[in-house]
Amino acid sequence: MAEAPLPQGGSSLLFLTDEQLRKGIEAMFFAYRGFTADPDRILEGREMGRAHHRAIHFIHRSPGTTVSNLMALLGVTKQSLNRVLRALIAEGLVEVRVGRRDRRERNLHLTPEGAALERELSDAQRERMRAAYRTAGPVAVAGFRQVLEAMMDEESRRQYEALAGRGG
Amino acid sequence: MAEAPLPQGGSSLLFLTDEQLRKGIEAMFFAYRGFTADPDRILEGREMGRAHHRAIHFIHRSPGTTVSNLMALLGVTKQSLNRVLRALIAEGLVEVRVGRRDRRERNLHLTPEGAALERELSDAQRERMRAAYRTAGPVAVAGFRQVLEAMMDEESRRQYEALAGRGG
DNA sequence: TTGGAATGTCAACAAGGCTGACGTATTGTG
DNA sequence: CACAATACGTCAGCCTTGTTGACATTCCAA
Repeated sequence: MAEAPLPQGGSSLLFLTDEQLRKGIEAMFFAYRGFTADPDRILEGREMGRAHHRAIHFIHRSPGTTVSNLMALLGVTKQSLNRVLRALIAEGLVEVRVGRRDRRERNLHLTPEGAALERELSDAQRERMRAAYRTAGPVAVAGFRQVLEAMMDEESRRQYEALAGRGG
Repeated sequence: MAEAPLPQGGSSLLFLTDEQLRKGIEAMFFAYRGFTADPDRILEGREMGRAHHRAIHFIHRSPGTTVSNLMALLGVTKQSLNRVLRALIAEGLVEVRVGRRDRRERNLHLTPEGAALERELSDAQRERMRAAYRTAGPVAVAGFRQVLEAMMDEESRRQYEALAGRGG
């Protein structure tokens, strides 16, 4: 592997030591726990879990999305996704419409009840995010996003960017 | 809460918009998938999963730790942890010693085989982390860590800092 | 010494992943 | 038109990893 020329005689590479990397790994672990804590708590009482939250989030983000699209986004099988969707439909949170152009497809939408739950969940998660962002400041936030994006798989990054392009 | 004086008349608060927060949430989701992908792949063949990885990581980090300590660190019940430990012990990856002062306690250590697996797992995870860090650069990395730390629960932050204080 | 608290083990169950197989519409193609 | 491919749903069965309940052991303090 060819190394890029080092600024300041290489001392700036201290942030790549195993020790620093290990800290980053542990920070991801503990932070992700906090990241999911609030929605988990909200869904606990409703006989639903993280899987339902993810489905709701992406249906909200991409109204009218199809089952296979959602499948790819969540990285789960259709059988697994189907179980979750069946529950959401039974609870009246998600509505299914037969595709207009291709009637094999099923377009997924949140019902008003589903949208209300989505708002409750994302409000909670955004509130924690906002607090963290405010504490860390804009420069830190930019770095946060850069590192996360560099950590994604190719496939995930494409999906992430496709979503990001849509809403902002 | 008292706000620090804003540079540039408050326009810097644009990084706290719902849109920016949502991007951060989605970045966490996709990045965490990448974060766990490599160890998951390695463990796949060995009839083990993410739970085993986490246990191995923290036993490596805190040799001689007890079951209840590990329990608190991982945020799971002792019964859940016990199943994982039983498998690791059966595979000869973890060694259990009865506590010297308190014989109710079990002190956990990695065997040489366990340490070898730990190295394989953490090498893979560190490699991805290193690539991400290198791409993003030291300033971004500092921000990344700041935001993650601010996102943790109180309890998690204490645990994270206790670990960090030990090794670095 | 005895009862409560702490520590850890075993058993059984649930959520939510997975694969495989199959049925049914619907679409597109030779 | 016939037929293959696509999109989706479902059933059955398995695995991992969480949960609670019940219980054994050990320590400590009244």
